[in-house]
Amino acid sequence: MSSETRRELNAQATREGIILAGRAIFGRDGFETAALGDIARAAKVTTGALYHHFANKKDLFRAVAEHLEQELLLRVGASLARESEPLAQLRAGVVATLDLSTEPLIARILIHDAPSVIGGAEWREIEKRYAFGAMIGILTAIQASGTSRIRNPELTASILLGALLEAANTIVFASDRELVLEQARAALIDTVDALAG
Amino acid sequence: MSSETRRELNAQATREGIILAGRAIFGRDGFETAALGDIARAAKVTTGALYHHFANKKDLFRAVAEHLEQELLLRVGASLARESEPLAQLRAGVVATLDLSTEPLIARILIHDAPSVIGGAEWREIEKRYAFGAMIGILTAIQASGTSRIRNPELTASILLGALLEAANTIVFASDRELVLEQARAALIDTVDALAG
DNA sequence: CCACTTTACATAATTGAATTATGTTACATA
DNA sequence: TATGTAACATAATTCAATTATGTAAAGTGG
Repeated sequence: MSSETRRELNAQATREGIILAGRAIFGRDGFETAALGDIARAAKVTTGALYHHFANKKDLFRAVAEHLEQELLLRVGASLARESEPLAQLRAGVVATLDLSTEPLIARILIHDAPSVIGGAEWREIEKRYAFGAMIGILTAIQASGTSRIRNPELTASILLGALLEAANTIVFASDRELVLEQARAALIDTVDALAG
Repeated sequence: MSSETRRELNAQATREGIILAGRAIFGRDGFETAALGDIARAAKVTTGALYHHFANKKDLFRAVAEHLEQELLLRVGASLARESEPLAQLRAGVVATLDLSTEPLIARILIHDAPSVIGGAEWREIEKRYAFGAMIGILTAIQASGTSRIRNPELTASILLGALLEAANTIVFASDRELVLEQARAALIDTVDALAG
């Protein structure tokens, strides 16, 4: 596929190292507080190298966010694979995403910062290529089966995603996280059934 | 109530002028792009005056956001006043909030920027003092009537709010806004009934 | 294997907006 | 009317993002 020359391999490695370092620093400090100097130092390169690989801070953040989205898609996909019926897959996917959304790195980077840093329209397009896109796919399949009230799969997916992200946010700040998590799972399953059942 | 001296009246007026200007500039440019110099110029003061009244950019933004939240609460409250049953009030409030959330100023400042600029925990506390708090109140009333499946009013409010905010976001970027708005209203009423009915 | 070009990366300079420090003037209070 | 104080203006500072420039290792063509 790609030429795989020594130079390109090295470059790819430092690029990935910068993304990994960005993931850690952005996750710990948040986008605005995080300093590119810190990220460069953590990746053991200079800011010059960083700017060779990424146009600017936001561009690096986007790469980090996409990296996390990929990982999220894989992990949610694993929970999904156990189900065969689309509606069961949807329920499983929503619950799995809820669980992962309380992890600090995902909460901070994907939920808290990404929408405002990358911007509504562009971030939405990115999400469509990962877990959010998968959810639209499942909803479209359910719609095609003709047995549900779904009219607009993308809208339904948005509503479900918004519901679960805010639920995750509530869980994160709750004192009795386990209890609220359990309540949220139940409420989200009810919501799925109401909108797609 | 307050001494109302001439000085204090003037100061209060410029303070409000700065908030009004901030509302316009933050609404147009977004938090990070907006320049305090522009806001000061629009308010016909210098940045010195601005820093006399607000600790920093974020502090001014918080004041602007609260100003908008107050207005939102009043406008939603007006729609709500027509209903007497709590469940009907909830439906009306959710739909009214959905409609208002597609307005550019509200979408940009309250939905897009405020959560990330002010920060999850603090922003949540502020919201509780306005429309979000009112929603929790209605849900608590419904719960008290004993006829619903509500277990955790704050969690339920979060889920409903998240659902309607993402729906608003989808509407804003949709090509056929009117159609999607109508679909969203229906879907959100279904969600309300599923969670609080 | 030797000139020559690329390009990954380092180092050094610039910028621009937020913040801080320091006046200055108008109002209040005695 | 003197004098303190708070509202606001002007000037200086800072600090991280970005940009400009330098260097050396790796590829390439002859």
